[in-house]
Amino acid sequence: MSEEKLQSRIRREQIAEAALALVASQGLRRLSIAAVARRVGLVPSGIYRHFKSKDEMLAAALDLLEKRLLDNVRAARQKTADPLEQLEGILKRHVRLIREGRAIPRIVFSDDVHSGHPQRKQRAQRILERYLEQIGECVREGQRQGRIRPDLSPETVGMLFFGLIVPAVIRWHLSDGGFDVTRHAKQAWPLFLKAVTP
Amino acid sequence: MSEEKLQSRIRREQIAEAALALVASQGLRRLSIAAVARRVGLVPSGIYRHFKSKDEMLAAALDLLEKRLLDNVRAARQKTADPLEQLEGILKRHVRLIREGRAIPRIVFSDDVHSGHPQRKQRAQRILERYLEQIGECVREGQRQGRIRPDLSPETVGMLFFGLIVPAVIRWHLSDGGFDVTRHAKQAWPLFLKAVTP
DNA sequence: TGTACATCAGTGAACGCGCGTTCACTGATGTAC
DNA sequence: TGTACATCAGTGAACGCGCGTTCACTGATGTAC
Repeated sequence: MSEEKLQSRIRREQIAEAALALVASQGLRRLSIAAVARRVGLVPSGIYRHFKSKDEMLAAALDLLEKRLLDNVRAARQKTADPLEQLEGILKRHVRLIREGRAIPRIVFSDDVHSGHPQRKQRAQRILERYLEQIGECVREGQRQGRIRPDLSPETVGMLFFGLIVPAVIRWHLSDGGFDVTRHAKQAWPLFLKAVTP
Repeated sequence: MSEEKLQSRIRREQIAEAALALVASQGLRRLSIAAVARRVGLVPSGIYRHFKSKDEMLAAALDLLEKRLLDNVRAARQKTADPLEQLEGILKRHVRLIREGRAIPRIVFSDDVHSGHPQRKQRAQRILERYLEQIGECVREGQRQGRIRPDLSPETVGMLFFGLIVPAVIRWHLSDGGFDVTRHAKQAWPLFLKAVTP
């Protein structure tokens, strides 16, 4: 263990990041104070200089997760004015994230992260809702421009879009990366388009 | 604790069922030998008369899960000769299962059940693949009958179908049953049809 | 520029709880005679 | 039909491990004088 001292704010971020990475790569079950400490080069009790409890640490990790997920969506939306292209961009970015092993979405979907803890569950729910809200806005914009069928509820379309990603994440994860997410996205995207365009 | 004696085979099933129910309703984190024992009216150590370890017990629960999931699919397929109706039937049954609180699919998708244990992960993968295989057969039959676009890969269509269910399960679960799965299925199904029919 | 002091990130030993697991024992059930 | 015995599901006490958490202590860093 290095005895190097770091400023508190920097350490907090570092720890939250390490926790997030651990959950993303191994699931919440493997998330222990000891594992996080090891990852940032501290002794387990050292974590408590920066977080009151494991729970608080996890909360910080979820904050980070939300930020990354929504930044990702916002970045994709700013790249083009065409809502359909925006959605396609979001899909591509998610695929990239998955393939890089940083299966961020996996966490939000995992009933593991929130099972039991009502607050954590609510937190995950809010993240998911904000995400779907963003998708919904793309859809509404698409409807305004006449590129998406006006008779569809944006929420349903959002869920359908979500449905392009989640099953792929699951299979990718179960197959230890053997499932070809990119290929799936390429084949599923036109189907999505056919379903939602006039 | 009742001291009533039961035949070993019956107890095994009873225990596996209790374990499955517990995982389905509370997630794997809440699955403890003690909780299962309580549910079947035994003392914790009593479980060990019927299973060598917690792991073996979980394996039995997964066997049960697979059986139920596939029985469900088979039953839906036998009800009609029309492949599209078969798929719609499967969807409806899943919705019913979810709404009854017995969110079976949730388990297969949960990275929690397998995270770490390679065998368990493989087991979950096999279950999912068998499930998708069944869906794939529906699709192929539909293509033979000209009801589904012949240019689509059955696997992709299967994943799309899977994508109708999973996100709904997630939202339903995160919202503690507040999300209207039935309504979502009703609205999403025609979109699926539009995507895959000629 | 050098010294004294306060601050605080990091350490390591220790504790306690939950939980899976073991084991010697019990007592109900079914079978052999 | 009744008695002796084997079988085996169920019990409860005890153990040990992992892990979150506490706490007194250390020693590096920055500031005041």
